[in-house]
Amino acid sequence: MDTPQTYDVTKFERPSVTADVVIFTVLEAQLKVLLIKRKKWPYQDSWAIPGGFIKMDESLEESAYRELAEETNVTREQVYLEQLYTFGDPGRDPRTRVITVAYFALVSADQLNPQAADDAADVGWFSIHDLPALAFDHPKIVSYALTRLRYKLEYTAVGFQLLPDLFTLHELQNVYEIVLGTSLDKGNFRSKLRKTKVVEMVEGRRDTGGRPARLYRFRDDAVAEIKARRLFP
Amino acid sequence: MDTPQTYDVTKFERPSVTADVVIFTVLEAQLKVLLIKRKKWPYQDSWAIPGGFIKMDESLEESAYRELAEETNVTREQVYLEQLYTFGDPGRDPRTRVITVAYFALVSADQLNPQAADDAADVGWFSIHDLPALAFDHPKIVSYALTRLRYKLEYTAVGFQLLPDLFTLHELQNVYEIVLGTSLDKGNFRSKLRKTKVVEMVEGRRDTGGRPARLYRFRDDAVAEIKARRLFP
DNA sequence: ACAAAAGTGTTGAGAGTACACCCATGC
DNA sequence: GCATGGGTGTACTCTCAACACTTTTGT
Repeated sequence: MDTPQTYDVTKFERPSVTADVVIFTVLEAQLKVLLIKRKKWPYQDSWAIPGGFIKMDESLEESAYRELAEETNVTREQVYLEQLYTFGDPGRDPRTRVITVAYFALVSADQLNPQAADDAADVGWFSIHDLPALAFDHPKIVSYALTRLRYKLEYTAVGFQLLPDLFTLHELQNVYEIVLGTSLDKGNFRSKLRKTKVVEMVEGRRDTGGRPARLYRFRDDAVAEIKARRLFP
Repeated sequence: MDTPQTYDVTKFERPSVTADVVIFTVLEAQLKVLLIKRKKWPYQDSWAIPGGFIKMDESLEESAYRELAEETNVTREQVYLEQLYTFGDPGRDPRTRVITVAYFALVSADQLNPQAADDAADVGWFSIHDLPALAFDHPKIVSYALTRLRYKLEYTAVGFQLLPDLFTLHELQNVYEIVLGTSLDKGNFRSKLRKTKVVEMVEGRRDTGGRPARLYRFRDDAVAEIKARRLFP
């Protein structure tokens, strides 16, 4: 991590380091991102993803959880959080050299308080297809997060983090279709789900206008990851 | 990246930031990592992966390339470099708070100068199966890099970066077997290679003790990534 | 001729995909 | 009954994986 030579670690000029979080949820049949409005220069009145400076005694992940909690009041158990990428080009912040460790998070819409955080006007959920102009290099960060989310959805079981504890299979399929932006075959979706044994049926049904739907729950002991198909055998 | 509130960006205490690089190559039929011996406290005389402080006017990637060049004198065109993960737990360095942006690199053994860098005694290639005690949290970083390398090898074409420009299919299969730690079926390996069209035959043969082997080259225009198998259809 | 390594083909099992069909409820 | 959405099954295609076989060189 540092050179083995005789450098004094204190004599180097140090950059600022922040943790930024791209927070996703599915709301109103759309994949949405949480944005906050900046009040100061630079990029005053632009929208930005939440973030803040890393404290000297907290880990990067703790820092990201703290940012997450400040804007959404969700706890660690209610959220999926994963380090995304570290962005640090000189000049990405006009004030000084700022390196940001970006995270992405998945929260279920039912866990969000209707009145999130402080001033509701300055915090909002935006559809991924209709984003406002974003501050700094945040467009790149959001775009990267979306790519990673779609990718992860295809070979792991993180999609359940976007749903309440109990859900119907149709709701689950909807989440997948919304995030991936494709339509899926009902029969195949369900048969594969049965084979992988990642969900279990629970008591109770949900009224939907036709035949009532069974409720399901994610199985914690489920194998949540599938072996990737190999390019070479 | 920063909070939109009224913080003065200059008033926060700043951590040190370094770039560390896990450099892989295949040498003597083994997957090896480049390590350097530390000369100073802390972890004096321990082995460590190369790294150094980020300069205020260079990007993270430039910093990683610089570290790479200092130890191996390979150029950007001769190497595959990818950001791995950012490690920043408080206490990972006893001197001060140091956050490291870790990269991993793949170089072909034929591109390495026999006499690498300065003192040969303090730089060495170590088999992944026989590593010495490492400084800081470098065991975790190397282990993470290895996982990522194996994973990438299965669904992208980065494996070619560990071979010379021209190679036989047997040599290619060997690299895959060494890195993945498994044995592969010759017939299936070749038929899949034919289908994906990532390599092309070139003139010339190589003597090997039996029937001479055809030489191949990686096709730059090849589709280097395969679609992941979906957990849900 | 035989050993050694290169290189190709075959075959059965299982996954992926498209689609048709039946079931339970409200009106 | 019939509209609506829930839920299952089938049949075809393609990939995966194991294995047998042929070809070309040196000695």
